[in-house]
Amino acid sequence: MIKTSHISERTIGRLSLYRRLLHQLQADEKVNVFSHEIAQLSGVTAAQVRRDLMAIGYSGSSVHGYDVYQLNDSISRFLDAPQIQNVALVGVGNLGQAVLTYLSGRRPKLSIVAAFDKNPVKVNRVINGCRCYPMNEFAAQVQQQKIEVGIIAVPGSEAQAVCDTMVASGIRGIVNFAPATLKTPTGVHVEVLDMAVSLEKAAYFARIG
Amino acid sequence: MIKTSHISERTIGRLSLYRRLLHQLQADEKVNVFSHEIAQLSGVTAAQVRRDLMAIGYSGSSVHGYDVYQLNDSISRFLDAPQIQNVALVGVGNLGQAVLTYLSGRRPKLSIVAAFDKNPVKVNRVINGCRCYPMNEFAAQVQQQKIEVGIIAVPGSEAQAVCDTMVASGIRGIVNFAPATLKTPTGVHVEVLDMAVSLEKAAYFARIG
DNA sequence: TTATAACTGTGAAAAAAATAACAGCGTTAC
DNA sequence: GTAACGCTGTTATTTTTTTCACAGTTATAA
Ligand SMILES: NC(=O)c1ccc[n+]([C@@H]2O[C@H](COP(=O)([O-])OP(=O)(O)OC[C@H]3O[C@@H](n4cnc5c(N)ncnc54)[C@H](O)[C@@H]3O)[C@@H](O)[C@H]2O)c1
Ligand SMILES: NC(=O)c1ccc[n+]([C@@H]2O[C@H](COP(=O)([O-])OP(=O)(O)OC[C@H]3O[C@@H](n4cnc5c(N)ncnc54)[C@H](O)[C@@H]3O)[C@@H](O)[C@H]2O)c1
Repeated sequence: MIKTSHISERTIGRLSLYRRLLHQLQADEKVNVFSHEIAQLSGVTAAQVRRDLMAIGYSGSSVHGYDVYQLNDSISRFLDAPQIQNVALVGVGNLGQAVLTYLSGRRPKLSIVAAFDKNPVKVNRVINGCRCYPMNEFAAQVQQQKIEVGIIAVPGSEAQAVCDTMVASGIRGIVNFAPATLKTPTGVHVEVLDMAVSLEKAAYFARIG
Repeated sequence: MIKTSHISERTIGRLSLYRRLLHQLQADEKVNVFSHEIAQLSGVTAAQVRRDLMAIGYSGSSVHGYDVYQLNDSISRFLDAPQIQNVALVGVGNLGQAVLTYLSGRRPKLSIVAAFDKNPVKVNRVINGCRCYPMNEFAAQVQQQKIEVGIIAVPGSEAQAVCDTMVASGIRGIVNFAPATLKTPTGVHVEVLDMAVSLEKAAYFARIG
């Protein structure tokens, strides 16, 4: 039986945050860091930080706190796949192109290796160093390039269909920008980035506090 | 003493989701809807839906469920300000322009009435029907146009400074796209839309399940 | 050496969120 | 008329997440 010491989604998100911050600290040549410093920089409590780090089994010292380099490394070993994970983007519109630009060459371990669109005008061009394929080549490219993660940036009305294509092609991690609730079989994870909802929340709390 | 029957952030987010879905149902001329239908469409449980609706004090009927129009209306009265809430966007780059296009004319109650950038090339032009101002006019425009919500789409290194400007100008609801944890005084709400974190989470769960 | 100090790791407690459970209620079927 | 049905509103329960609190640890200083 595999010991799946379950780590919550929340914790994964925070670990990603901590890592980004540690990267910055490393650039600043900081060698050690305390839980309360990480907490301060990431907007959580020190206890939360310690608990999250406990989850990945990294131990610090009571005097020097955590070694920035080692902690960074530990989180990376935990979060990242041993090899590169390839990503596909579907929907090369306004947002899709911004995302392509943004991610282009930024993360070594997670790179968008193929874009897809149903619009023939966009297809078979290279945009920000990324080739744009027609949708009917989706499954083949996913298999060929071992793509594991999908980003959906098509209109809401098309999102479920695109999602289904992704799932059918074996993708099990999806980032969804479209204003649509996707239905997926268990085992497929969807990260929701819903701007409309976020804006409404911000507006609500701007009023209510 | 004001009876602030506290409604959780989570619930606010779901209400926004339900409303979007009800809007669609209305377009489909559906008159009534049951909690389990809303649940199904929004990916939560029926009990959760009923609990959320309880929070805003809307009651349905045990036979016909909820009246689509009325529920929509109830949620809107709860979520929306009585009058329009104006929004400012800071950072008219790739993402900022996509956001401008996306929101342009889409929501009557929440419209971006001003964009800001520090790049002189972008300033004093109209982009998607929205005027782009230089940053030094920020406070004045916020006051003049009664802007209550801000969207941050500048590089991470600039985000805190922009945030501080927003807070100083009286903005109390912020949507942040930058990969930075913002520090704000209590009473200011920040909605985080962190693509880097979401992508890493999706990649992690694509592997781990 | 021994006290002091500041931190970590973690069990225990608290808080928050989600789920389950069910009484009550119109409607329909008979 | 009344029994059965399928839903809501809400209370109770469970689960998840966060925070608290403190024993244990290691450097430092007296
Ligand atoms: N633009 C933004 O800033 C923004 C912000 C938040 C959310 N969104 C959401 O992101 C999505 C994309 O927004 P956008 O502004 O880039 O829209 P867009 O219209 O500019 O681009 C959509 C692209 O998807 C392509 N497409 C449509 N259906 C497709 C399909 N079935 N298969 C493959 N490609 C398809 C279109 O050809 C087009 O290139 C939308 O769901 C939108 O609601 C956008
Ligand atoms: N492009 C994307 O798809 C994407 C996705 C996720 C997150 N982000 C984040 O969103 C932010 C914007 O991304 P982008 O791709 O649009 O970048 P960009 O470089 O294209 O645009 C940034 C804009 O902000 C302006 N700017 C910089 N500093 C400023 C300041 N202090 N005040 C006012 N304006 C300022 C610049 O002049 C530029 O126009 C970044 O933080 C990025 O990490 C972008």
